[in-house]
Amino acid sequence: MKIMIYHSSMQPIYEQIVEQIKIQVMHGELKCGEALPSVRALARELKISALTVKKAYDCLEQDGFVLTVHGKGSFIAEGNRELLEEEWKKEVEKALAKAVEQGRNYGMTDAQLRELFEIIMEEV
Amino acid sequence: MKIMIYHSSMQPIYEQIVEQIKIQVMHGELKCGEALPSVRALARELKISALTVKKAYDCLEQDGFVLTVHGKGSFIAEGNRELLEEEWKKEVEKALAKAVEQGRNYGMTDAQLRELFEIIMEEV
Amino acid sequence: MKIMIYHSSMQPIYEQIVEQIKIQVMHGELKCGEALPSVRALARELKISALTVKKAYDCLEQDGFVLTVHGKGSFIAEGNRELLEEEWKKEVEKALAKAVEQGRNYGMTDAQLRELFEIIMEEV
Amino acid sequence: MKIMIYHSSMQPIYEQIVEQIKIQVMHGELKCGEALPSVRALARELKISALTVKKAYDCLEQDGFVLTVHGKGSFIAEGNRELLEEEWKKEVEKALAKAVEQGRNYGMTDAQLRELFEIIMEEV
DNA sequence: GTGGTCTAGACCACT
DNA sequence: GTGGTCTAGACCACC
Repeated sequence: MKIMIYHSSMQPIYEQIVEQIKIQVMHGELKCGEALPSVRALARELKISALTVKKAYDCLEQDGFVLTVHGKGSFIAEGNRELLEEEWKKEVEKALAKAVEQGRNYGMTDAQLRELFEIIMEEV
Repeated sequence: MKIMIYHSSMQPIYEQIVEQIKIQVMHGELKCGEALPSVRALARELKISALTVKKAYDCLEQDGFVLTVHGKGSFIAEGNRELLEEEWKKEVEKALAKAVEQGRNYGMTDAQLRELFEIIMEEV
Repeated sequence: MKIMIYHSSMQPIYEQIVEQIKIQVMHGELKCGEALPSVRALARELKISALTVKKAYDCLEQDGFVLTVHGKGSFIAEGNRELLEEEWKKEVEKALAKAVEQGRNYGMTDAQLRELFEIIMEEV
Repeated sequence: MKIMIYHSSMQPIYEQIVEQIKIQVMHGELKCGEALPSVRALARELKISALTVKKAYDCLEQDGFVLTVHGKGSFIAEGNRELLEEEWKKEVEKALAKAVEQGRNYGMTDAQLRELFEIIMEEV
């Protein structure tokens, strides 16, 4: 499993881990039932504290994406892709709505917003 | 000057103040040279710590939107609307780009993104 | 606020704190909006690590019983008594059902179970 | 011998084994002197580690319900039914007492507790 | 002052 | 080996 940590980011390390694992589940790179690296192994690999990894796994379990079995390890939970899709769709919607609201606050016309959106669609 | 503080928001109070003052400058409700309330007066009005208001004014001054004259008070700086416009445009662009990137990560097609964008343009 | 910690208990310290605070909310000893002791203060008082107290407060916030405001402290959340009542009722029901099931497994008759229950009702 | 393991249960696997063997002794499905499956055989059957089965048998032996003879295997010990009955009775009593205490903590009246108990007696 | 995050160890129970 | 909990420090951002 590939996880990239940016220590300089303002985003907490444990959130970075949570997010990247969620993305990998969405993309099918991590499949249901598959084992995650052990807390200690991932901590060693990323050169961070085991507690930080554990906090990430706890978040994932709390959200129902991961199932942790004492003494055995942590595993991708069953059938969460629909849930994840819904969650993600709402986030995209929220992000777009926030951007549009900001643009309106700043005084942009609808035409300007649409133009900017199209430019971004091509660039990104 | 009207400032609304949401203590329950995740956004720091000082940022809420900075943002609302910037919006009021953009909308022309605050004009160049106009005096801002004193740090202590605004703190009393909003029932928050004077240090928090001071931090907000410091941010505004650092960005060049406000000019503080020792012993006299803080005033809206001259000719910042163009600067502000640029800054804001970049923020909207960044917000839109982030939303689009999230959508792509989640696997949305361009058509789906455009549809969602249009829905939001009409709703917001 | 009175919290009793039993280091010798098998129950984690943070759970002991969570439980006792929930009980005090139920009994009205802690009222909506009331401030909890700061993480560090309670840690000092109970002579445990601040992280342990924080974990307890995190659990309470996650369940919606407490609202934490950055830089200000943690407070009892509004209107959770009905939620708490429901939660608690289910727990009692579960505990009773488990006890009855155990008794049946062991071969006790309904009469024996009722007799035992009455004895306990008078003793406890 | 039939043992059902629930990996998703919060109860340790070795305790699940101990409990189910005790129940089968109580119900007379396992009789005094009868041989238990070998540690390795049961481990293979349940697809768990032999160490886990060993721990379960150790617990049973420590409590005096099972007698392990080196090189021959493990056997149900003689005359433990009375002991088992007593132990079980205490467990049921403890479980009931805990439930009643929880109910009292939550503020339930004796009448409410009795009503709930009767409902559960009929349902379970 | 407050909470939010992180570290580098430790001990325990379960597999 | 695994995860679950705990300690005693640290630095940061916010009030």
